[in-house]
Parts: sequence; structure tokens; C-alpha cells
Amino acid sequence: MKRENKTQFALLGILSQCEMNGYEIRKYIESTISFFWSESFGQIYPTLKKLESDGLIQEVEKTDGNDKKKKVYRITKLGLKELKNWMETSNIQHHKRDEVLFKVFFGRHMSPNRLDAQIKSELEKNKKDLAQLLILKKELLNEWANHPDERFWQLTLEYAEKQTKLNLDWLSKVSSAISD
Amino acid sequence: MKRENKTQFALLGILSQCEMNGYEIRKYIESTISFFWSESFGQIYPTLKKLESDGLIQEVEKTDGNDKKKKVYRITKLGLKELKNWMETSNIQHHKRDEVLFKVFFGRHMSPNRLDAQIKSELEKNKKDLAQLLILKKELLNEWANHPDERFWQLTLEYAEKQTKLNLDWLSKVSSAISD
DNA sequence: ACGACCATGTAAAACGTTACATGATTTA
DNA sequence: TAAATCATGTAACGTTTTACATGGTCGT
Repeated sequence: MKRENKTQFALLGILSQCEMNGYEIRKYIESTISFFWSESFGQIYPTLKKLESDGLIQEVEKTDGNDKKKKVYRITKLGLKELKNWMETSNIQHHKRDEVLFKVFFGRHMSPNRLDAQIKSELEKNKKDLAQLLILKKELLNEWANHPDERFWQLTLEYAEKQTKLNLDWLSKVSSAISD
Repeated sequence: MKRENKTQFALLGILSQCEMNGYEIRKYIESTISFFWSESFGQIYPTLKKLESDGLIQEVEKTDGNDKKKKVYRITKLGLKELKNWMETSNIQHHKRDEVLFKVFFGRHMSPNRLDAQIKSELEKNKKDLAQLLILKKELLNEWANHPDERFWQLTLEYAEKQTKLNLDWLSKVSSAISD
């Protein structure tokens, strides 16, 4: 099986929800789907060019002379078709590399203090993540109710919340367990 | 910040627990830590060579003339030092790309049947994973009690079990939710 | 004797991050 | 007017997968 470029499909998925430029795509990923996806600018801009030259997205025509430098893209019918096709036919792959679990699993090699400091830093990160998720949850209930994607976002958000709570519980436990 | 080669440290971590050859390292990863880590042969063999030439691991001297083709490695003192140093000083990074959540989040573009089929396949995978985790749990209690890594394995395993159960619950819910 | 698994490796191609480069616009 | 943020992009480098290549060993 050849390697598929997942970045392509991520950008198609995002543009299927809303017209955006590259910079906004990055912000969207960071603020909304960073829980399960990440992309860097070094991937986003070249991929946008490729998608455009393949006819899967197109630049939105500018209504006025402003925003000369802003390149806002929209997904095309062909793009939607390709997205659907990939989603329906590709097998789900799992490439796991979780450095938190790595450090706990091989934790014997670290001084307990250093391990604990890293665990506490993860705890803080997860607290912030949870706060952000609760904001997204409210936004979803108020502003995005009845959006065609709403039920899918709801399900994803629910997973994210439970996952983050599990992390918080477990990290606390690890922190206690190693300070004996 | 330059990019660190995480494969190196993974192999050092594994060899800190037991002498092994490349093939066994792969099996170990698949059977024991696939929950949070993965490596391919294309990474393992070249990395073993590099680690050896850097003096972080060494080939175990063969006691008899057999096993000419088997290259069993052991971690050196320098290797242990480098492992400890990396673990204590590196920041934990998160490069998330979860294709299950991707497919649910952008699930509107799939026919409900196709999405459900993929979710059911994930359910099966998680059931198998859970069964495997329970086997590991028993092994840990019986054969590996009092091993110096035991408490760290216990914590990691506990996370894996809770995570897998969360997955099973959530996947069932997704499956119900999309067949309306 | 056949298939499954053990065992080691390389090469090509693709993927992805990071740092760099540049400049406009907005906000305090 | 300075700082922050918006905005697009490229180049170098390193990482990772996949496919290929080869041959040994073990069980049935």
C-alpha cells in the first residue's frame, strides 16, 4: 500500500466546513482540532498549492481590490468527492508515539523529582485543554446548533472531554505514586 | 530546537530492560508497548548500527559458534547515561494524528454505513487490545513482580486499560448515534 | 517439502518540522 | 511607534515508511 498524504485530506475536511486562507487553517487546527490533529505551515502552504493545481480546491474570487495578499480557498465538487472517497475507502491507521507514556514506562531511569516535574507540567497542560474544551462545548451548543456537522462535533468533543479527564486522573495518580 | 531522534531512545529504553536482537525488539514493541509506541524495521536496524558506533549499545559476545546471524545487543553505561539525560531534559512533545477521531469529526461526508463499518472494526481492535492487556496484567502480577520496572509498568498498563475501555464505550455510542 | 516465522539489512520516496525570509496590518 | 499578529512561502534537514532482497530455522 502506498503512502497517502493525510495532510491533503485534513485540509479538504477543514475547507468543507468553511472557506479559509492558510493562516486561518492553522489557527483552526490549533484551536479546534489540536486534540487529535496537527499540521505545520511547512505542510499547509505547499499542500494548498497542490490541491489547487489538482482542482480539489479553488481560490475565492476577490470582490474588491483589498486583501491582495490573502488567498482564501474553497473546496470544489471534485474535492468533496475525493474527500468522501478517501474517508470511505481508506483503512484507519494507528501510528502511536506517546511521549508521556514513554517517560512513565521507562521512568525508572529518571530521578523521581524530574519525572514528577514533567508529570505536573502535563497536568497543567491537560487542565488548560479541558478549560478550552468546555468553551468549545458551549459554543457548539449556542452558536453551532443545527449545523450539519453538529452531531459529529458533539461526539468528538465528548471523547476529548473524557480523554482529558482520564489523563488528569491518571497523571495525579502517577504523581502521587512516584513521590513515595 | 533541533529534532531529536526518538527511535534511538526507544531502543535504549527497551535494551535497558533486556538484551535483544532487532527482530525481538520489533516483537517486543508490537506485543508490549504498541499501545503507545511503534517502530518499523527500516528504523530499527540502521538505528541499532548507529547506537553501536556511538558506543551506546554493544553486541553481546557469542558464547558458542551458533547463531552467527543473530546480533544480540546490550546497553552500555554510556547508553544508560544518555537515556537518563534525554528523559530528564527533553520536553514532552505531542504530535497528534488520530484517524478515528478524524473520521468521526468529518463524518458527515461518509455514508453512515461506511462510517459504522469502520467504527465496528475499531471496536473489534479495541476488544482484542483489551484482552491482550489483561494477559499482560496477569504476567506482570505473576512473573514480573519485584522487577525494578514493575511499578512503572503497572501505571502504564493501568492507563492503557482505562483508555481502551473509554474507547470501547465511546465507539459503541458512536455506532448507535450514527445509525439513526 | 512446504509454509510460517526468524533474521538482517538497503534504497527510494515520501513525509514533516524547523528555521529562515519577507512584509502588511492592527492594537496599545 | 513599537509590538503583536496576520500572512505567505521556501529550503534544508531529518524522519519514517514501504518495498525489495536474501537466506536460515522450525514444525508438521
